[in-house]
Amino acid sequence: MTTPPPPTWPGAFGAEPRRKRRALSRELIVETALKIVDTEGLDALNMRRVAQGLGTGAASLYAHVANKDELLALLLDRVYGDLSHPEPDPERWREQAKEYLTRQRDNLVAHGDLARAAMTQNIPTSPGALDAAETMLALLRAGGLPEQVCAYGVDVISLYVVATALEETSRKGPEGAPDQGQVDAYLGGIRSFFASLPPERYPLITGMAGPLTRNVGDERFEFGLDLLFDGLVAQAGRVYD
Amino acid sequence: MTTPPPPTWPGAFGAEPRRKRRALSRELIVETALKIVDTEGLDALNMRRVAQGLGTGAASLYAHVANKDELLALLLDRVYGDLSHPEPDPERWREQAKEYLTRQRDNLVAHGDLARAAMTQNIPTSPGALDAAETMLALLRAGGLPEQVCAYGVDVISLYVVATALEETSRKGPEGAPDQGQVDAYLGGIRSFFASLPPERYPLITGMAGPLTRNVGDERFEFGLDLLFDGLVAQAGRVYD
DNA sequence: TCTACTAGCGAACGCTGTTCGTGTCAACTA
DNA sequence: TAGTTGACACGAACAGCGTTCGCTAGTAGA
Repeated sequence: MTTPPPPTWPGAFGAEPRRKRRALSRELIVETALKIVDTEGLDALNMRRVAQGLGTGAASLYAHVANKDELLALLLDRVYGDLSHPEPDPERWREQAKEYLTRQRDNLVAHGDLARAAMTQNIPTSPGALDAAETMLALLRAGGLPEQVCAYGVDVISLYVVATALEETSRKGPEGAPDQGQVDAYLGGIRSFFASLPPERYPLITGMAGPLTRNVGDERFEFGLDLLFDGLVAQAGRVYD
Repeated sequence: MTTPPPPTWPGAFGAEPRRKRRALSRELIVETALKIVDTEGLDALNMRRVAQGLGTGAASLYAHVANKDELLALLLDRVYGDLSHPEPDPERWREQAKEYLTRQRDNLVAHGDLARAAMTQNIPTSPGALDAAETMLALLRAGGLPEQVCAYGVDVISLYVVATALEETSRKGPEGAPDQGQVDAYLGGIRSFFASLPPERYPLITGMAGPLTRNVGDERFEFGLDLLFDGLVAQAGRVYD
């Protein structure tokens, strides 16, 4: 039986600057790791590879980073931290939220399949992820939604964004931004697979192979966001003990 | 550059039964692996461990299973296959869908953190997952929703179910079903962490620590489902080229 | 009974995350 | 300026992983 450790964020919220001697530092490690994820994908990220990028050995990293999990958490926080946060305007909170979440997804997609790492850490405890959650809460509250709906809603929404980013990036090789031709080829493969299934068992999947694999710009992503916001507004009247 | 392989499902849809000699078979391997996941968690699942459970060596498994990824896919399909599928009734498609999805989630949760494996295979290609998708499509169509809304919607919904199951199971140790006390302890830890954050930077998170970590039965899960269905109905009028 | 084929399987390969013990340099003290 | 000290760097190794190789052995068909 493993009791989950209390969430902490080492060296944040009043951290002491570490004295450096030979240029190796936590920031440098994160930077190097991010470059590897961007160019070679998450699977290519291992401690030796990062160390090699810094001209040293893997063991040296452990002086600055507890383990690979912490490194991944730092990477995610670094990516989340790249976002600017809108000032909530009750008149147009929905557009603000859509714009913000779209940037959040683009930001994730821009860093290869890093979203896969975000998928496992379901509850945000890093500063960057907390900032994102705070921003979304502010936008939802600006929309006049009740507390509990905002609380539940922010969970569903951030889940959707990360999962969509993951879906987007897993449709291609691990290198850089998703190439439209590659995505089309992948989805085309899925489409013909769906269409080739036995129609007597899967009448709807075979019949709807086209709509199921439709990929027109951000339409799919925006559909999900509109769906979520409409749903949230519809749930606004719900009461909780 | 890695072109994704065309989706196949080895030995399904008209498969030939494999002749067995010493009792080792694909089904036995899947069964043993599932037992390990159930009792020791997904992280404890490795080829040597499965082989040991069958009184043999890891190499023997590769005669029946291409690799670990295929084994995971088989596990998931096995779990999805445990579900019975409702006959869509246009009068109560929503209740049917909620009931079906709840069973689907319970089914996943019952098998430890296997949901984590489901998270990465985003597009269903196994018979069991295809059955689930077909069922959901039928229910949504019974609700009178347009084709494209159903197509996009089934994606979002199955994503939500898997992610929720994952969230549920990752809140505890890897053994068996989630224990209420353990979940409460975990969420209590998160709650005090949220409450202990600097209020000037995170006024909403600190102020809403309670609602954010609320966990009353299936309320959270059902909230998400209601939200999704309300959103789908609201999107019903949308037109696509 | 003999032969051919195939599933079973021990051993090994290359990879991973992580730790240990030692080396080494920078900064403080006298 | 010379000596000391302690934190950092790092090569080497460990334990574990997925997977492959090539031999063994048992069964089905002639």
